[in-house]
Amino acid sequence: MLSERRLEVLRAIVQDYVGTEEPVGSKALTERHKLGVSPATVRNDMAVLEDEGFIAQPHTSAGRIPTDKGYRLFVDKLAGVKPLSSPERRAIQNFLDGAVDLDDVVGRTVRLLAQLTRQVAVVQYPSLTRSTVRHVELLALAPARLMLVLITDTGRVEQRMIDCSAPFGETSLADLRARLNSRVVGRRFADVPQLVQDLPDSFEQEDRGTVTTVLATLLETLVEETEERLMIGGTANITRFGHDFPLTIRPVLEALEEHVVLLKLLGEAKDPGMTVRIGHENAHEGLNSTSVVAVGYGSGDEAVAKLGVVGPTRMDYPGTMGAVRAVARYVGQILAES
Amino acid sequence: MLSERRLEVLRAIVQDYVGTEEPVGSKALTERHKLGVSPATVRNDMAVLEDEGFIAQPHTSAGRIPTDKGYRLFVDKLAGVKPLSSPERRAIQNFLDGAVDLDDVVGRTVRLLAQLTRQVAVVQYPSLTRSTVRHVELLALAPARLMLVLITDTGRVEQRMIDCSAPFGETSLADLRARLNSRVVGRRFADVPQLVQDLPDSFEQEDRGTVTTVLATLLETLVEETEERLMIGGTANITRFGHDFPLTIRPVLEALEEHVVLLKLLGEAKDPGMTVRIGHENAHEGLNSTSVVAVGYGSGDEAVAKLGVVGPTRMDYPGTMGAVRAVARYVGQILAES
DNA sequence: TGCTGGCACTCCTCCAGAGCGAGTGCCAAA
DNA sequence: TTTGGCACTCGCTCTGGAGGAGTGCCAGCA
Repeated sequence: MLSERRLEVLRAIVQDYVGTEEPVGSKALTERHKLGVSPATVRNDMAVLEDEGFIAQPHTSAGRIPTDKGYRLFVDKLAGVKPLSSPERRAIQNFLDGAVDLDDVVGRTVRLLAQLTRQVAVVQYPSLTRSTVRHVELLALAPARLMLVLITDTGRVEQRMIDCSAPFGETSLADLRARLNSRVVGRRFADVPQLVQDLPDSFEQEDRGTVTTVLATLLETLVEETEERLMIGGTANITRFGHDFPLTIRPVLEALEEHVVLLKLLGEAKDPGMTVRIGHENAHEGLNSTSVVAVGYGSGDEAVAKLGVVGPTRMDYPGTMGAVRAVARYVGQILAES
Repeated sequence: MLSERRLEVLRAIVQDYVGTEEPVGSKALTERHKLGVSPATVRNDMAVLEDEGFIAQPHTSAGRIPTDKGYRLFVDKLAGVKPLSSPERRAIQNFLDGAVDLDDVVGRTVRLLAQLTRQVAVVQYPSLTRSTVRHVELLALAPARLMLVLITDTGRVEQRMIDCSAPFGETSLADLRARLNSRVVGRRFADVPQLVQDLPDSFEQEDRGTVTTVLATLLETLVEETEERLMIGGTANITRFGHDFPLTIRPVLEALEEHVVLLKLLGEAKDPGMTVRIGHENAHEGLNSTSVVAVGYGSGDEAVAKLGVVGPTRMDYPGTMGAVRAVARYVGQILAES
């Protein structure tokens, strides 16, 4: 086990390296931090930390930089979550309060996160599966053409065109609309399938086909659109990620374009706490030199979606975690209000 | 006026530079192109071209590279639009045909453009102002809370919450819904304001306030949401833009994040032909070292939106223009079908 | 008048070597 | 266990020289 002081040395190395972006040496450390020991002692400690794999030298006779393992220890044991200043909190609230609809909320959130952390922000739209139905609307655009509109409690709206084999009367339509709503409004998406299962049976023979089609489309919307949407912002911040350019940022940009990858990334975040994935802990290869900080957010006690940031492994973890957590909370509040 | 041969020299310089990314000298030119004259003659021509500002030397004793003015001449006079190969055309059609809804069409288009041109693609969603109303729906979510849903002929759906001061009866709601639709369905958005102007007058005194609120929200949606949406793809391709990295790409990424800037950029594209803005011709400073190729697309004879790509000034103009034009055409077809 | 070959000149790029200095590892002493 | 001392390593930077690509100019020729 590492002694108290050695942990302190590791913390100092991480902090300095995050600040300066340059390998940090023993002398500089003793000057900038009150460790109470001489450079020589620090050197010994560093040798141990290096043996254990927490820090590394880019080359002989250079300072040390933290390894992924070093950051991991730092995040787990040495660093807290830095709360935001109250002006920052107020700014967040003001900024988010101005949102007019769901798109706007997500858009503002992503910009806010990017600005606060100076990194790339990723915000997932509130998930369909975990939310509840606020309303289902059926419109006849033409005699045999319907539009299905689904409104969720989080303000999300999905629509689908439905071509029917046979014309569907206005009365039947109103009937179906009413029955559908009475069954599913306020219910969770996951429960909808079994709630509407027997609905076709209660209709006239001639309408049964159309009703079945409508229900099939509804269920399809629930399933297919569980393939979530997300929004990205602050991509310009990747220029801050490192100096060895083309090679580093290329794969990151590519990963950011693949929303599937990002969703998986966020998906790994466990609900209650915050998830931090450092460097090679990220499954996706292109993100091996980045860290991801993600957390769930929701209108109630349960998370309906995730948000987070992607940044260089040498990021300010306490600050980033603080910002991510704070933003998640406020977004949750906003969603609960609307 | 420049002689035929000098134009030919310029064309050769542009082509070689676009291919190699390196300043091209007189000797290399005569070797790679059948100009029928000696390097010395080419040197003289180059001196003239440089005097006129079409090419420049990065430093003495280096080859020449085209200036923005040189590219401009190349695009205007020397290069055509390179049509796509028929396998490419088929691939486009197949890829776009698989789209299920508007989001999907735009998403596929942007990916397609990025892949074909290996540059950053920008696609604007079909504009509200130029399209027509397919349907307006009003739902009562609560006694004094309505939802307005607007469906366009291009498949776009906009929704807005409306809080009413007084409860609004189901009968009045159905009435308003019916009257609204009978007036605006099939009409252009621009015409809606005057079409609904006198609508409140035909309602009972007690409902008049709510009707006015609803109409105001509707008009607001038309105006505010004319602030268009767009989608971007292929950002990873900016790594191809140049070698002097952080400085070049930073402002480009920033510009790409500001959708307002991009919309303005696309907005400058005139309807019928293609617009090419080269380097400093772009109003936005961050895009001074990029070129933008944009064109309108639409379901009918008129353009409902624009799409285009952003790339380095040293891009393959004929090829890019060909791809942009072809994609715009196919997207137009797809929209017309749905 | 326009094209061509020749030639001197410029100036970037690459490479090797030297000096510098930050930082280390080890050791002997406190 | 900590500390000061000291030799050593090795990347960074600067310098100078060789090489070479490319130019501009000039005189000759069609």
